Amino acid sequence: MAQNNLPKGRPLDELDVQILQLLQRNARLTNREIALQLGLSVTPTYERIRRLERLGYIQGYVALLDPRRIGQALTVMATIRLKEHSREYLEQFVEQVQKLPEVMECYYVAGDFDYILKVAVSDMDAYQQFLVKKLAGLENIGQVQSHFIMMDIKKSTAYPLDALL
Amino acid sequence: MAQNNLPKGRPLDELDVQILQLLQRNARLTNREIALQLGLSVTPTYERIRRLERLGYIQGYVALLDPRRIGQALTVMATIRLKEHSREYLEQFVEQVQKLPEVMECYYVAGDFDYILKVAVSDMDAYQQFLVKKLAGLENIGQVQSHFIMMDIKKSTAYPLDALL
DNA sequence: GATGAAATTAAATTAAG
DNA sequence: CTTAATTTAATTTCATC
Repeated sequence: MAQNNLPKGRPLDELDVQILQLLQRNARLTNREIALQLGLSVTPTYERIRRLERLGYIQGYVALLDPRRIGQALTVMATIRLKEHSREYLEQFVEQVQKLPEVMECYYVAGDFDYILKVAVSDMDAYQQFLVKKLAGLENIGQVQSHFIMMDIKKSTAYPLDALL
Repeated sequence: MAQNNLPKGRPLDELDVQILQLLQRNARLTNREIALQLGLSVTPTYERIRRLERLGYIQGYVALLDPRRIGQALTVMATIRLKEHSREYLEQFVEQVQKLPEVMECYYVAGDFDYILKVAVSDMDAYQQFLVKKLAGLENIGQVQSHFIMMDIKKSTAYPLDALL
């Protein structure tokens, strides 16, 4: 009998983690290439990947674009404080911010402000428009602080999985 | 002469932008599926995608993982102020921070602090360790403020390309 | 020159042992 | 798990507009 069949609730084994590490960096590796690196054959590799997808470890596959090439050269981290923190206001804010295409990420955080937004726009002018016409237009917005990104020091979508090995 | 061959410096045409939008959301669409949505046949679709890759519009393809499933349930946005801003110190900080696997993103920003880091760890204890043993150990660190993410309101790797259409 | 149909090659997926 | 068969997609070729 096999002892490498991964039951639903169990932690991942080393081969699974290796697969995740590889696919986090390059999702276009073929099953054959991945199998080679794992020292497995193609079929078990293929089945492990499908299981990782099915169980939700892998949420999806995306293409990453170069923001400068597509005219989204300016990224801004905006911190927001709301005026009031009633449930109703919080839900309203969430709903509205999800609709704004310029907002790529939005996190509700603990600390001296309520939300952190990552906003992608073409230039300072577009950000100004975003701020005045969209963000400031939302109800219940208190202070907004804008932090313009001057340089990307590190930018990765890959989680560190070393701890799992 | 052709006017749909995309020279290096020229802006993208509408079909290119549509391709980028589709692949930003789902990189596993087949050429056939993309072609169908564009109203093209497979060959020109295929060639456009390869050109977008070659010219650097598409930087790569990655799998996105569910952080909770892989035991990276805690994400922290840390803002950092350095003590000194000499060229030497800045370069040293950059070099060291790039080596830390917990740091998924690091931006040099304008404003009342110098860097924003996105740090992924398993739990509060691991963050504590990271802070004390790694971040605080770097030379030249001034104040660090940690903002613990309570909820992901929106989280996307897709840039808004509506402006290009 | 770009296009789409068809041929080829390679990969994904399934089936059998 | 492995190997082999099958299906599907990627890639190339080519005749055509």
